Amino acid sequence: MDIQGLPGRLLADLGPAIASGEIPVGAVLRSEELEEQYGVSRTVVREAVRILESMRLVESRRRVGSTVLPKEQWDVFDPLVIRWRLAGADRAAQLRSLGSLRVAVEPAAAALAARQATDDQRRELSALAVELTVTAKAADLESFLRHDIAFHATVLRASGNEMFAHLGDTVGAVLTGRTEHQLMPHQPRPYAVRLHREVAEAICAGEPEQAERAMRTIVVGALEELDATLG
Amino acid sequence: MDIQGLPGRLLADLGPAIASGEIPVGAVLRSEELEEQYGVSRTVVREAVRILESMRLVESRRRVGSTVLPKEQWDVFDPLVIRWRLAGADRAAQLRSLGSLRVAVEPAAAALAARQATDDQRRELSALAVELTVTAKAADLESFLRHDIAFHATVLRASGNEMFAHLGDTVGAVLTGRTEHQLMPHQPRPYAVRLHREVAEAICAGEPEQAERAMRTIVVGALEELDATLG
DNA sequence: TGCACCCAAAGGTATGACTTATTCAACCCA
DNA sequence: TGGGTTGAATAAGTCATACCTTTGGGTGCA
Repeated sequence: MDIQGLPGRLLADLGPAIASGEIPVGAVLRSEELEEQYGVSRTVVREAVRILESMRLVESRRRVGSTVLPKEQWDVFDPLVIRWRLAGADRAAQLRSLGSLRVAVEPAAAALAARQATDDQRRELSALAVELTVTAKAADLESFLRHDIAFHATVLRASGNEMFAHLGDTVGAVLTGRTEHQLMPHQPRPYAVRLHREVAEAICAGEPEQAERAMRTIVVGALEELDATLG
Repeated sequence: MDIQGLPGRLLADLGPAIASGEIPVGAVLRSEELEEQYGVSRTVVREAVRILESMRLVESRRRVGSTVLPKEQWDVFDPLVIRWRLAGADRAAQLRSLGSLRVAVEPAAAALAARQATDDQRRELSALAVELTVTAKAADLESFLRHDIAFHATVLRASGNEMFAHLGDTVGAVLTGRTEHQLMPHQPRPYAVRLHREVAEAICAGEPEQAERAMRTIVVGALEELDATLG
C-alpha cells in the first residue's frame, strides 16, 4: 500500500506535515536542505518530491525550490492525501467532506448493487449483516468496525462501477478514523445495525429503491452524528 | 497541470500506453530498456516510474522490474489516469463510470449550492446559463462546451465541499471527451439548456430540492444518451 | 526428490559533474 | 528618475557511474 524505501520514509514525514499545515502553504522546500535533514541523497529527495508534486501538494520550480501549493489544488482523492489529512489537524474538515461524499455515492451504489450484485456478493452481504448484529450486541467494537468496513466496501464493489468500488478503501479510512477518535457511540446503535440488515436484504431481493433508501438513512445519520459531535 | 521535464515526457508516453492496454497488465518494464528506448538517464526513468507507482499503475520489485498492475488497483480518481483512459481504448467504460459518478454527485452538489453558494457564484451561474442559451441557439459548439464546463464546475465549487469541487476538472474532461468524440448532438438540445437555466435559477433562489431535481434530470439524461450511443 | 546454498540480475542509493532556467539586482540609457 | 537590459548567482534538472541490497532461480549435495 505504502511507497517503499527511503523515498517512502521521506514521504511519510513530509506528507503528513504538509497535510496538517505544520509545513504551511507557500513554504518552500529546498532539495539540499532535505538531503542533509534526512541524511539521504539527491536521488531519494527528488523522487519523494516528484511524488508530492504528482499529488499537487507542491510545485517545483527552478531557482526557487518546491513550494507548498494552496489546499484547493491538492489531489484530495488521492488515498495517501486522505489518510494524511485524517491523521492531522484537518481531520474535522476531511471527515465532513467525506461524509457528504458518502451521502451522495453510497445510496446510488446500493441501488446499483440491488440490480447487479453477483450471487456471491449477495451472500457475503447477508453474512456481514449477521456479523454486524452479533458484534454490535457483544459491544465488540473492533470486530464491528472490521465488518462494517467490509460491508460498505462490498456494497460499493457490488455496484459494478469501478469508481464507486475504489471508494471502498476511503470509506474504510473514514470509519476507522471516527472509531479511533471516539466519534462513535461506545456501542453501535441498534437502529443503525437494523438499517444495515435492511440494505443487505434489499440488495439480496433485488429492490433498488429500498436499498437506496436504507443506505441513505445510514449515511445521512452518520453525517448528522458527525456534525453533532464536531459542533 | 502536467508534469514537467523529461520524466513528464516519459509519463506522457507510458501512462496512455498502459491505460489503453497497449502495454498489457502483467507486462514488465525494465529500467535499462526504458533508458535506451527513450535515450534518458536512470534518474529520469526512476522518477517517471515512481509516479506511475504512486498511481498504482505499476509495482516495482527488485530483481524483477516494474510490473503493470491489474486495472482494479489503478487509482482511477487520479486526474491523469482519467485523462489517459479517456484518450484510449477504455473510453467507453471510463465515460460510463464517470457518468454514474456524476449522477450521484452533481445533484447533491446542486442542492448544497442552493444552500450556501456565495452571491458571486450565484451571479456567475446566471451569467453562464445565459451564455449557454445563446451559444446553443447559435450552434457554437466550442463556446457552448466551454461554458458548460464552467457551469458544472461552478456548481460543484459552490457546494462548499472540497471533494465535490475537485470533480470539476473531471467533469470537464468528460464533457470535452464526449464532444470531441461526437457523442453529442450537433446542436445542444433546447430541453437540456432549459434545465441548466432551471438549476441556475433554483440555486439563485435558494431552493435545494428544485436545484437537485433539475440537475439530476441533466446528468441522468446525459448518462442515458451515452448508453444509447455506446450501445 | 528435496533442501540449502550461492550467484547473477535488476532495482535502490550515493555522488560528482554539468546544464538550464529564473530571479534578483546592478547598471546603463533615455 | 524611471524603466528596460544585461549579467551573475542560485537551485533545480539531467547525466554517468559506482556501489549496495534484495531476491529469484539454478546448482549441487544429501
